[in-house]
Amino acid sequence: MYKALLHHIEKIVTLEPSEIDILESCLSTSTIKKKELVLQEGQVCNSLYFITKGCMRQYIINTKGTEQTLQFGIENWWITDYLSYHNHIPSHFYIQAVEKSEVITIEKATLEAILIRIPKLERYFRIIAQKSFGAAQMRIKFLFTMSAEERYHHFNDLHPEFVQRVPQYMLASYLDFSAEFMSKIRAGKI
Amino acid sequence: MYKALLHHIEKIVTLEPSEIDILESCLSTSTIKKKELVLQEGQVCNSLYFITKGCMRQYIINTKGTEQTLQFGIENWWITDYLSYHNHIPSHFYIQAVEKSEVITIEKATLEAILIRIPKLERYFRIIAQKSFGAAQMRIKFLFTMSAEERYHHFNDLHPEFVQRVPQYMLASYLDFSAEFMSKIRAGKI
DNA sequence: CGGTCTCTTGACGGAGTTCAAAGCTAGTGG
DNA sequence: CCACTAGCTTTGAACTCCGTCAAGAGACCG
Repeated sequence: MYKALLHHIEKIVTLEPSEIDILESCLSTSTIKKKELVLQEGQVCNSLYFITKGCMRQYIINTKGTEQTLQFGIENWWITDYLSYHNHIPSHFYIQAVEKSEVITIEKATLEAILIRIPKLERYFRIIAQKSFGAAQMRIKFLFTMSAEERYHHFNDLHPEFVQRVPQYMLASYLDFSAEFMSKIRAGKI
Repeated sequence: MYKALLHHIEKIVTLEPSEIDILESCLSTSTIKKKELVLQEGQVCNSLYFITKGCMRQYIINTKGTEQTLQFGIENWWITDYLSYHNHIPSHFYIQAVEKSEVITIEKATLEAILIRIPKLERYFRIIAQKSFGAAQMRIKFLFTMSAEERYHHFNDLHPEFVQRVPQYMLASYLDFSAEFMSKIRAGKI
């Protein structure tokens, strides 16, 4: 069932029934097990992933060998490495399921074909990408202007339900501080 | 003269002569004086800016009252606040000319009209936005994984000519450390 | 249950900040 | 075209936020 994606698209562009048929005939869903990877560092990213259920994350392994989360994605979010996707270069990132998830995968060749048959979707993907870029800029702003403790409280206020969903060490790395420090913030020892 | 923009577009989509006419009739260039702002915090961002000459930057003023640069843009780059642009909300950012610059400004209403007359351009702007988002993700990666000194050398290696062009305190804030610390790195005192 | 993840706590250390003051540089007006 | 001033850069000392390490306590899954 592709309702979630169709609904997401229809908030931005209106599709004809025939276009919905074309689109649906090109899509497929898959279930990703917890901790399973859909992209690894060094691989070229050849797909876009739309999350219909669960939670995914994009992470790197830093020089100390620790995983560091750059981005989370939940229901109704797209996740991918656009730089690897567009330039056919090895990705710097891993993309992994944080919990058991369901995603709609669109491979590059399929997407190119869909975009030619339904040019309207160019608009949809343009707006998604522009908003994602805007969100990334805000993320950089928060990383720049807030202390570790402020980032934690800010994120907690904005996404209280989400904090329950992911292991604390992943959230700590996303907010760019150590798991130990997060523990101290939560205990009010700062 | 819109050659730079047309050339930039034609690297991604091919325009008919008639489409070029339409596009050109909708564009206008303007000169931005050094230090002049095209967007201020609190204002709704209603335009995209394509830089044909010079250098612009997007910055914020942090809680200590210091300017912090989030992004630079030079010739053939787009600069704007997409979040403010799409959601009609007050911007968190300033956009300013670092040096005397020339930009092609496209206002939102104009762009919407152009995109309806030349749907091909949706594709152009999609790809631009996706690549920008990818670049922002890489930026976050570098901020996460490198020390201040490594960020400086990395940037210096990648954009040696650019370092000459902007004041050091702007570059220091872009790389997320203090101007004093940058001075020490350059002097080799670290 | 047993072992492997995950979270907590405290001691110590270091990368980078802040503050203050002096030295430079470049733009501007006379 | 020079002099003056505001803005930019450098330096050093003191400080601080947060990381690292190590060890123990939970918690969750097979």
